[in-house]
This record gives sequence, C-alpha cells and structure tokens, in this order.
Amino acid sequence: MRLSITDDLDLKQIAESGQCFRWEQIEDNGYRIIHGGYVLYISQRSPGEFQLDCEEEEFRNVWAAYFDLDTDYRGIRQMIDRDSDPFLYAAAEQGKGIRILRQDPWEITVSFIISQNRNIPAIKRSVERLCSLAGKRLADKRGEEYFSFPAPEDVLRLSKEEIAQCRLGYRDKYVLSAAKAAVCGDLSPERLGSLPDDELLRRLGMLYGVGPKVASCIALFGFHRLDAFPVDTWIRKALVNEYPGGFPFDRYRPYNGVFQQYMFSFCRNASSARPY
DNA sequence: AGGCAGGCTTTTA
DNA sequence: TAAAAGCCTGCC
Repeated sequence: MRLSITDDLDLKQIAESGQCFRWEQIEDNGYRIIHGGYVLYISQRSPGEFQLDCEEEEFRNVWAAYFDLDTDYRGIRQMIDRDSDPFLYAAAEQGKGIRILRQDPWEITVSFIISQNRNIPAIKRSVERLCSLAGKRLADKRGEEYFSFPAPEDVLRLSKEEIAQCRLGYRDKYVLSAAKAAVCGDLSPERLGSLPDDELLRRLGMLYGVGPKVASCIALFGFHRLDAFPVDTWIRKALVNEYPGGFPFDRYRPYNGVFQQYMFSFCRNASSARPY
C-alpha cells in the first residue's frame, strides 16, 4: 500500500537516530523492519510518500501505532522559539523526520542494557547475535530469513558459550538478570504501563545494570514516555556547552524526550563545525 | 548519607 | 590509544 502523510516522517533519520537497532537497510531509503511477529518492507519515495508491503488492515492495526502516527511531531517542533533557543531549533531542523517509535519494552530493555559504554555498530552486532542464537528462525514474505527477538525464557536457555558469542562483555549478567525479572512479570506493560514517569524510572532503575541513563531510554523508547530525557555523553556535552544555566525542562514539557532526540542526533552528526 | 575513583568487556575510529 | 546512548563496587 501507499502512505501519504504531511507530518514529519523520515526513515533514514529514524534509522540513524539510535533508538532502533534492527532496522536493515535494503535499498536507498528502504528498510526491513521486524516488530513483534510482523515484518515490514518500507521505502520512502519522496518527502511524505511511502510504499509499504502490507495491507491497509495490518497498517491500521500494527504499523500506524509503531510509527506513532497519532502524535503531531511538527506541532512539537513548533514549541521551539528560534530566537530564544537557536541550538535546539537547529537540531530540530536537521533532525526533522525523527519520531519516537512504539517498540517492544522487553526488546528495548535488553537493547539499552547492551548499549552502555558502546557505540552503535557494536550494539547492533550484539543484538543481532542474540537474536540469531536465541530467537526463532523465520522467513518473511519475500522468503528472506530473519530471527525474532528472543523471549526472556529463550535468553535464559542459552549456554555460557552462546552468551559469550554475543560479546556482551560484563553486561551479560545484566541481561540475564533482566530476563529473570521479565519472566517474573516485573517488566510487564500491565504492571508498569500505568505508573507515572518518576515511579516507572525508579522501578526500571532497580534492575541490575540499569542506571538513570538506561532507565530513561527504556522509558522513552520502550514505554513511550515522551518526557523522559536520557543524558548520555553527547547530551552531557551539549548541556554543558549550550545550556550553562540548565536545560529548560519546564518549557518543553511534556516532550523533553523528543527534543533530547533531536539534540542527540544533531550532536552525533555534527563533525566539528557548528552551523547555527 | 551521599559523592567519587576505579574497574569493567569489547569494538570502533 | 581513546572513546563509546554507563553502571557497580568500595572507600571516604
């Protein structure tokens, strides 16, 4: 089917934004996306024009939510005043097209535990290795092989040797601990989904190996808490350099996490020049 | 009590 | 060799 939208949506921006680690680029501006039991091939024809290899029904039931199409990202960007916050304005202009996907909380929890103290290519390798060893080997509509993201029980069934092959390093015990918590139901959306942000962050932070940064990422990307604001090395530098008086969280509530994502993308893409 | 230094696996540039 | 979407432990 074809999809035409007027709001922000840029596949390349999202693919490189560091929130999803399993999108596979299959052509220029075309990706294969694995989400739960569904696989989508989607390509961007032009700004606002997309081709998807699914029926309208699946789009309405699955992918519209995945891409968070009910949220008005253009409207969120318009909260920025160009004159009073030129840095954030420049970041949002360059990151236009980013959306916060509604991804699976368990997959996000594992992915961001793995992410700590590593760069994105390394994260992707570990996640994919984990999937190929513990996930189910399946075929998509094109007959191409893919692996599902493993359930917590599947992760717990891995041998020591298989865990080692995932190159998780010292994070392996964190992943196994999270899997045990998930099996107990301690990570279920039913139990955590209705908690207020601060309480959710507190619960996530109780997981072994999950500190403030990773907890914020899980809240933002796994529980769609758009006000959660992960502070990593990039954002830390940006806050020091651009907001010596502190970031105006009150001004940007309840979308601080979206703005954080623009800044993260901007800082990572910026080489050394600062064109703003 | 709360803050801080050092250590941790591996990969990337 | 330093840095990478950090966190844990032990010490003060």
